[in-house]
Amino acid sequence: MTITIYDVAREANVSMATVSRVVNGNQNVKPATRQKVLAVIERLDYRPNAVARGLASKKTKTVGVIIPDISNVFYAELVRGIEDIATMYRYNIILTNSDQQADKEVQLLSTLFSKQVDGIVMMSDEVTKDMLSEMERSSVPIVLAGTVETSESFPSVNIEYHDAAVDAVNRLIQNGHTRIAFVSGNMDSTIDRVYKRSGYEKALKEANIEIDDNLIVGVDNTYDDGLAAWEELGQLNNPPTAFFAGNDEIAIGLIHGAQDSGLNVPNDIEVISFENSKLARMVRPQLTSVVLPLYDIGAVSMRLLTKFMNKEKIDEQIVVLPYRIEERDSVK
Amino acid sequence: MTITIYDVAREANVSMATVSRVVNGNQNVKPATRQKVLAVIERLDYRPNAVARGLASKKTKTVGVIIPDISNVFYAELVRGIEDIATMYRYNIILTNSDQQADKEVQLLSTLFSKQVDGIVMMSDEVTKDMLSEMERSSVPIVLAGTVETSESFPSVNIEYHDAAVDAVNRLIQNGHTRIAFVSGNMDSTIDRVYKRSGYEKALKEANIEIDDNLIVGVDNTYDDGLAAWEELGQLNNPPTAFFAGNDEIAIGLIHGAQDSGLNVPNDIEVISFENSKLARMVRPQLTSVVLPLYDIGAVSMRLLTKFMNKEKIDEQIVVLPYRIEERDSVK
DNA sequence: TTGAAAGCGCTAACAG
DNA sequence: CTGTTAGCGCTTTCAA
Repeated sequence: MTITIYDVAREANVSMATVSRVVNGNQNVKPATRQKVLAVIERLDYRPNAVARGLASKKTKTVGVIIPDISNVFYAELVRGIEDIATMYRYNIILTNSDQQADKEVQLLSTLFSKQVDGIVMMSDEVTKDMLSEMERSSVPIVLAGTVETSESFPSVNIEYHDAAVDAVNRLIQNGHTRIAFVSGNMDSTIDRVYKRSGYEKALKEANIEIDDNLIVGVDNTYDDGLAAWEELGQLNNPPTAFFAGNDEIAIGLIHGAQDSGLNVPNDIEVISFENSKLARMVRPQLTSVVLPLYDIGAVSMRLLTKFMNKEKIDEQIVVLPYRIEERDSVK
Repeated sequence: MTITIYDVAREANVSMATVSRVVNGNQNVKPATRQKVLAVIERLDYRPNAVARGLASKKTKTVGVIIPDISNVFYAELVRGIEDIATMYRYNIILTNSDQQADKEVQLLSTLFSKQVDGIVMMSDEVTKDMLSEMERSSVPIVLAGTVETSESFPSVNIEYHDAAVDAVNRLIQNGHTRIAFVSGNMDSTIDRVYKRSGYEKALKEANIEIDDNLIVGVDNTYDDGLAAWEELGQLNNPPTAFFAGNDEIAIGLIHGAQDSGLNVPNDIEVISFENSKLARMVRPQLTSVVLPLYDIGAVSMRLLTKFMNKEKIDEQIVVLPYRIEERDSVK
């Protein structure tokens, strides 16, 4: 039924080893035989079976990707970066969604290992002990994309979240605000809970602004959470006049909450975000935001992974990409 | 180094067939031996090699997914639907982006076949002859998700795009508009070029409104294209007062274009969209839109694919899902 | 430059 | 209920 390397060998009067050589571009084949084999391959419409190849060579040319949720633009952008570089190096991608559940992440690692992926790119809010031990159970290279693991025992690609948060909040302080809220995403995220928050607090301290825990809200990462955070913070006796939002959806929720209350952004309220997805330009006012280069983080992670898979020399396994603030209209 | 089924068999004093049976949950194993084998598996930390299994069984438990671009919410939502059902049936997904290029789609089909996927879910703007012949080269089941192929020779999951377009345009007509523009996405898309357009024209004809080709614009699918379409149509001597947009990004571009010109939506201009992504609620005014159930289309497609892969009986291989219009604030 | 042969790790009859 | 034995389709020494 399915035609195999063996059929080609027979038809071309060569051994299967020779067919294998031409299929794999091995130079040790006489041009004439190569032509002959190629002709038969064409005629028989032969296609190598990648599974058999994977079993024999112990390389599958596929990498696993674990992210929280592909339907979120945030992660989708990252995956596109990964995929583009993967394609460039002739890898395919097995995509999996963890929904941020640690047990699911452990299980996904396990099934990816069993599928014999050559490497894994993973993004996770928090790398737990269980995950770490699962990750160490295999010698398959893993790179962490946009995720912080404090022991730094795995390669990773990130930006300086703390510094970026300091800059963002300073941008608000320099406009005279003293009541600045931090509407974080999920506080289960190491980046939000530790790095962005510490940046927020540092900026305030340096400006001698007292930290008010009422102004720190950890919700989830959606538009509705931004809306809800606005409701909550608006109730305060002394409500905030500026917001440092954990991501674009939250920022947009905050802005619409303010606008729906009849306030003007940026005249009455200022908002700075942390993401700069496509959404940032798709609102009025457009978002001023820290640029989190998700696509690049994905691309660089995948590139780094290829180096591990090819056993190339690695200069630095902890890579830190630059960030900047894109000035638009939600901050004066 | 890596531990195999053979190691387990030896340690447990059984044959590898028995180990295989317990690993695969075959009932024909005495409970006592099962326990014994399980214990050894645990002790040795054995994990089945899915590649070897795939070669032997000719089933890889992975399906291929071909979409235009994962970084577009539109497709990302679809993929999430596919992935959820795939996970439910213990399949993994190889995700590939075609960027709408026919040659790339052909090539992706080919590499997916060589990786021995058990099935494929594909979304494409237009199914070309080349693609069709590539699709027929293999007996691997393929289902088309949210894509129309006129000969209906492949299973597919869609909605009635034509009817939906009629309803959408009627919604505008019933508000008294006679200058209604159709800002389509890419006219390379069969759905846009044929179905939505014919729906648009039918609605106008039935209302005795003359079709003005100047009001039909086929751009691309992005926010910026919506903005650009506004510029173009605004130049007209007799500009449109209502818009039927091909998708949410275009609709939002149109709305912002109008607003930036000092117009009010929906009082001066009305806009109806065709998608209803998360974005629809994330603008002011919120979008009135035909609901294109992308997640469901993905989920149903994958479910249908499992039926083919399991050789279950298929009632109807052309499935048509219901649609509705979500009334919000961009239409009065 | 080419071929022979031994696996890769597992499933699936088949026999007992 | 369990074991034996062929493969699955390819890569990869090793010889020639």
